[in-house]
Amino acid sequence: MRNLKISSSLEDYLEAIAEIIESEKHAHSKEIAEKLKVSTPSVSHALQALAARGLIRYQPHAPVTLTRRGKKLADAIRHRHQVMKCFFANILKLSDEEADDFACKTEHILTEKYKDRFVALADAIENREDCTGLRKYLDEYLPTIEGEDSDIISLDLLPLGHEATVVSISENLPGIKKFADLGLVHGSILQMEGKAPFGDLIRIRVMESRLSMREKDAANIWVKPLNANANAAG
Amino acid sequence: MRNLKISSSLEDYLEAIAEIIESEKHAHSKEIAEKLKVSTPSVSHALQALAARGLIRYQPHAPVTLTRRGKKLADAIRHRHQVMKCFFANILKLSDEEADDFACKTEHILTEKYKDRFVALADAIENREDCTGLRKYLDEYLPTIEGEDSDIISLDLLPLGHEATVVSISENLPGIKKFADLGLVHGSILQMEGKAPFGDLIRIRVMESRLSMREKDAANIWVKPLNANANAAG
DNA sequence: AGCTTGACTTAGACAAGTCTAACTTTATAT
DNA sequence: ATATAAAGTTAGACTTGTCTAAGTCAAGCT
Ligand SMILES: [Mn+2]
Ligand SMILES: [Mn+2]
Ligand SMILES: [Mn+2]
Ligand SMILES: [Mn+2]
Repeated sequence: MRNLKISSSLEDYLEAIAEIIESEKHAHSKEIAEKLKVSTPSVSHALQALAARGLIRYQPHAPVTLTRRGKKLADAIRHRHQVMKCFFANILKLSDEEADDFACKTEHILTEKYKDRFVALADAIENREDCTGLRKYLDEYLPTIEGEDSDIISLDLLPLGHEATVVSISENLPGIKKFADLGLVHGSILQMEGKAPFGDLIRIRVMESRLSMREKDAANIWVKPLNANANAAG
Repeated sequence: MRNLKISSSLEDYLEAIAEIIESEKHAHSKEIAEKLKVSTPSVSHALQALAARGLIRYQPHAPVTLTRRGKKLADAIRHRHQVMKCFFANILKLSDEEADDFACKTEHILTEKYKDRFVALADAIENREDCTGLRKYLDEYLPTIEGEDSDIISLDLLPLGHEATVVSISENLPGIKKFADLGLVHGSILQMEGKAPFGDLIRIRVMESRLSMREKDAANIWVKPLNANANAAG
């Protein structure tokens, strides 16, 4: 007997295949790769895994088709996706794209039972007559909840070796003028060069200068890390 | 060095470490292993990864401690866990254990923004005065939803002559409005009346009306067969 | 001090999933 | 028919996360 449970990754491949077959009749590797934003060798690899589990019919260089089991599983996944997308869009008031993205993550951890409860909840909120007040409230209030730009951290949390842009400096920072003279101002790029393991001192590089400050003072400086690939010592 | 974003697995280790430190002061490998149900070598491996990312202080054979960054991240994860656990338990009426399990999965894909919206929704449902009816309904109805029937299929797979309830209709369905007018909506009962052997057309009966659609379009409609009579062989 | 024992780490295997580079197959255009 | 281009596969590297087996460390007990 074959395995009934497959990985999130394979679920996404299966889902993509089903959707492509539906809209274009033939599912080609390249399209799957584009849809999932992976390389074609990754697709070949996944197709072999799906074929080994009896979910698709796969012959090299021919478009894939879904077996009956594959179709059924793909439909279940797509249904979870669709149900959650509706919940996120209609109840939580996420944008269409956000709802879609988030649904495509939840679909892999959602069981039938939980899905059904989400459906029932959404259904009640949307259709019960005594919920007009709630609906109005959700409509008006939820869209105002915006996520913080959570990339921004205080300088003392910047990992060793990482670079970051200075987003803002609190005027509480002792010696702010002196630091500004050395180039530490809004918009400048700095790198965390050293952290004393016990001590309170950190060492950073800004432009051509290097400077040290107390770790707790560094909490007054907010930075946005640049894409994480700095050359790190250590 | 490393990315600021860590894997689900490392998030779980970090979460476990924070909880152990809180309840026992010292986080030992063996306890982490027991809590997460993994082997101690897996723990050693994970601890090295967390240390390399500056999230814990780790020296072989000594209990680990959280760095400031590690504590902050652990707290964020635990908060997401807690918030979702409350939602699943109090709103969706899952058991404590189910809510906990499911929360520990969702915590890894939930952003701050989405978390805040779940909180606002739960808050409104639990506390608004005009929601007593909804609360009563959820209290009585949701616990009756038990999972794992899972015989939901897309309409194109419904065998000839079989009846089914419409579970959901994707908005991708072309002509969705026209079909809705004819009675094809969530909850309606339909019967598969005909399938063209080659052609793409299927014919169904809904209420008193009969209608046809392309087979591939029918894949946008999910139905639950009424009399479990379908042949299961793949 | 030396022995015993449990905790912890290291070493090495493996599976999944991704990539790039290089190759093969199929389709298209002379 | 042959050359070229596109699509697809294979090979092999790398990362993450898990395991078992085999060691090392440290603490407590003779
Ligand atoms: Mn999806
Ligand atoms: Mn997905
Ligand atoms: Mn958790
Ligand atoms: Mn978790």
